[in-house]
Amino acid sequence: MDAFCASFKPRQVKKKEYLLREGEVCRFEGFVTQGCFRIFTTDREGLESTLYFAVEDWWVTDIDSFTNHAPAHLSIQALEDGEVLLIEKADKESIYASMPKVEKLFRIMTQKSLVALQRRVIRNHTLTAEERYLHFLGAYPDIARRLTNLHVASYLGITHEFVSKIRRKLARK
Amino acid sequence: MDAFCASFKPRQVKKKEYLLREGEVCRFEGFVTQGCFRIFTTDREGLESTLYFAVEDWWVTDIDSFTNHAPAHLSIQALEDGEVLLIEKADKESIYASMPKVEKLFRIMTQKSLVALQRRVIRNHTLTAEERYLHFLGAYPDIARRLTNLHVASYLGITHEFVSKIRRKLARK
DNA sequence: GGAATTTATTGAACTAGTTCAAGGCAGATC
DNA sequence: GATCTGCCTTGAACTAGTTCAATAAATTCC
Repeated sequence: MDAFCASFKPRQVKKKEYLLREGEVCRFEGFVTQGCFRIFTTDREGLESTLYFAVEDWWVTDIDSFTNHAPAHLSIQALEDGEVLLIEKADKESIYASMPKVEKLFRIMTQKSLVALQRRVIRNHTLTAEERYLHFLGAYPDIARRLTNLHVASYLGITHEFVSKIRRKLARK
Repeated sequence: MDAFCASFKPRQVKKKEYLLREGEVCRFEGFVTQGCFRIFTTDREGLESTLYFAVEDWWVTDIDSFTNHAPAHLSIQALEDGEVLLIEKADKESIYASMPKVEKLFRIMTQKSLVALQRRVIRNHTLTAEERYLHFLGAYPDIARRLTNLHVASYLGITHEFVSKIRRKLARK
């Protein structure tokens, strides 16, 4: 356990600072101890689409880039001042080799992320924007409070103007 | 390797047969050796939404239900006569325990599924229905050929009428 | 503390995709 | 060979969500 923890190096980040930019190779996997991050992509028209937000106790990385040394499709930006614990690929590999339980742990974590994402795909297909907005507030009230409408909109896949209209409608009830 | 393979039991399935129905506990993980399957959910209004299709060499399961013995959110149905190799949870656990390389293999497979699903979420946010339709045809031409418009529509999250309109538009070009 | 920038709200005009209903075609079934 | 069932197509009317533009409110910055 000590050996495992010793592989992580803390890094302080300022609001708006990028941990990773699209196109770079992602050389770390990060555990958030403080702050709030957005993990997103930018398409050719410059439109941003948020994959997820990470707050305390969440992980941040572009797994594909990290495991395959490929240019990242994702960017990771701090929305607040914060701190992450970073582990490098070589260290992670050697931990996997010496501690199979850690590999099991990460397999299970990845599986949970997969299930969560499967449900999100289904929600995107079956729910209206308003229902998805309410689901997001219900599922992550603590995160939602820390975000602007702009970020919520790019997570839900709608415009921020429409988020505004949804809020007005809900407020009138 | 032999021990690993011996844990899988073949099962023949007829077209339209269900391997799993929403609400049941999923007691297997299946490897498709022949045929084509749809993995989908049904919402309260009876609208079906397809999570993915599995053909030869793909896996079928409701991971969440399988790993946690929880009622499945997903149904799995054969779209053609086919065959799957099924493994049960106890056998899989004992393989994980005795063969760490298999656990690594499944971790990597799960990671790849996660990356694929992340990209799908992004595509759903940034592409139009027509662009998603074309992407699907380009990415899985062999699968697309075996499906009805109805199934493609429920994968893309649009109506089958609209798939029809997209096709007409593309044909006129 | 005020200027500058970013974010939120609102409305009017628009469009991508839906809904409903009808008709045509093809393959299975007897 | 007729009938049935499921699938595909089409059109007209509709709606959820967008776009654009303008204004208000809140934060950031010096």
